[in-house]
Amino acid sequence: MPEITGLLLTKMIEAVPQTQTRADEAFDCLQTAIVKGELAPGEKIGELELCQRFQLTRGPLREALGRLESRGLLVRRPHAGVKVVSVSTEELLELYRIREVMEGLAARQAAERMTDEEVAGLQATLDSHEAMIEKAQGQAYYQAEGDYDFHHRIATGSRNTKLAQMLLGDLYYMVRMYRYRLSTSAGRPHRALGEHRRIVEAIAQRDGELAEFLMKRHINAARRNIEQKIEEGLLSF
Amino acid sequence: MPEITGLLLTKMIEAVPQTQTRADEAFDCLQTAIVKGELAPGEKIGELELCQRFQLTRGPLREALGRLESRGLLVRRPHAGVKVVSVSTEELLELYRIREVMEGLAARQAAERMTDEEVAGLQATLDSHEAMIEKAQGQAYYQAEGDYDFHHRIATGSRNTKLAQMLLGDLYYMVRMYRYRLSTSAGRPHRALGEHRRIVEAIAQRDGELAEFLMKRHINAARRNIEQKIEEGLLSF
DNA sequence: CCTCTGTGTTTTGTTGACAAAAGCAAGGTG
DNA sequence: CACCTTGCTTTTGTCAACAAAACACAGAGG
Repeated sequence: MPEITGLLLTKMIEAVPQTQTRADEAFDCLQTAIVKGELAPGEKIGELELCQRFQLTRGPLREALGRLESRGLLVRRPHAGVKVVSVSTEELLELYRIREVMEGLAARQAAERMTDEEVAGLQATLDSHEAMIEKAQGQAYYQAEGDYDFHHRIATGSRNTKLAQMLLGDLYYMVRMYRYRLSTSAGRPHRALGEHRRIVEAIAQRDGELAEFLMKRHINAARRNIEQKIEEGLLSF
Repeated sequence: MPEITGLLLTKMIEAVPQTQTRADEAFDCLQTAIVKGELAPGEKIGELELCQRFQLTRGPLREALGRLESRGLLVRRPHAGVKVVSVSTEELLELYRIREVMEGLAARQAAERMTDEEVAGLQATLDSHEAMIEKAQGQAYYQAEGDYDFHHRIATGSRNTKLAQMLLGDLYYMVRMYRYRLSTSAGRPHRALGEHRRIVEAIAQRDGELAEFLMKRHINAARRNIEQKIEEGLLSF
């Protein structure tokens, strides 16, 4: 069909949105900076400081700041500046309570709605995670990223737009803020992988109820793991 | 203590944030306009049009637009303008699935954490709702507002900051978008009130598990109510 | 010695103008 | 006759200057 070549080319060019807009850029930069801890929680940061740091002007920055604030990563008092939100340990645990019910729902809906290809992809993901854990013995980084990947796939697989949006856009970023200073405990990666496998099995069998139950228990275990580390005094907040 | 009079006055003056900032103002205006349906879903709206409509300039407007977009009430394509999000009936029902699990959690935590005063306030709220329903026979508006009030109190009573933020800041506004064109069916206000009463009873008895169960069933019933109306073809989307 | 007040400075909020990209329409071409 | 191209218009994205509010410091008074 040579007659649609022009149209296809136009679409292909459009399909590569290299740098969207300056505000989006700023938003991404700020978000990753906050998540990676480059901007310390509770730190009061000036606008001009951010401008020269990320090489942009105040207009787009301000728009990005608004978005971050509305997502709860920043708090802003009028005429007093913005500061990175500092989440207490209690609030972190509350985050996991929310994840428990929301990801439980996601797992159930994923079991009902994922395509067979998506389920296969999920299993492949787990295989690669297993290989990573074997290879990088103890390096929790891969596990954390892999865990994120797993939950990401299930959230999108739920076919619930708003649910995925809330999980991927709000909760995960806040949780990941702590992943960077919260090393997963020794034996947990293997245990987590086993839990992931059972969840995927339930999804593959289209057993939504079981998938929900297993997912809730999985996140519950992760929460208790953190709780335990807090009691051991291994955390510095 | 006359020596602290000045301080108290300052705090009291501060405690009345008359008009915060222009961007906040714009955000509120836009949000209520969207919720009330003054800006039709799917409608493409220009910035200058909004500026003269709400009497503000493009700077603050843009910031507000960014916030709205990040909350999912608007969609924005670079250089192509913004348009109000149009939620399909399927997505509305998905919203109720999310509410089911999240408000279930909220009810459970509220049962565990609300003060006795808050529980008393909740019961008083229900009494006033009952009076309203009796008086304004069939006027669903009061019921909708009352229902919102009820769920609002439980969300804040959960003492789960992020949970309350997500419910009050994200979900409720989207749900309320439809409340304005979705009249509750005839007998439902009374039934809903009864369900509310039982939830409050469970909370008063500090039975978190029961409160969660009842809340989930309550929202489930509301969802099925909508589902039924859709099947009856009473909705125009 | 502490507290309150007043001024100066910094930082935020806002505004208007400028530049760039997308949509639209008309004309040319296969 | 249909399609692509090209230029114009509108609208969005960006920038830099202006105004206002809050913080900090210093000085005076109790």
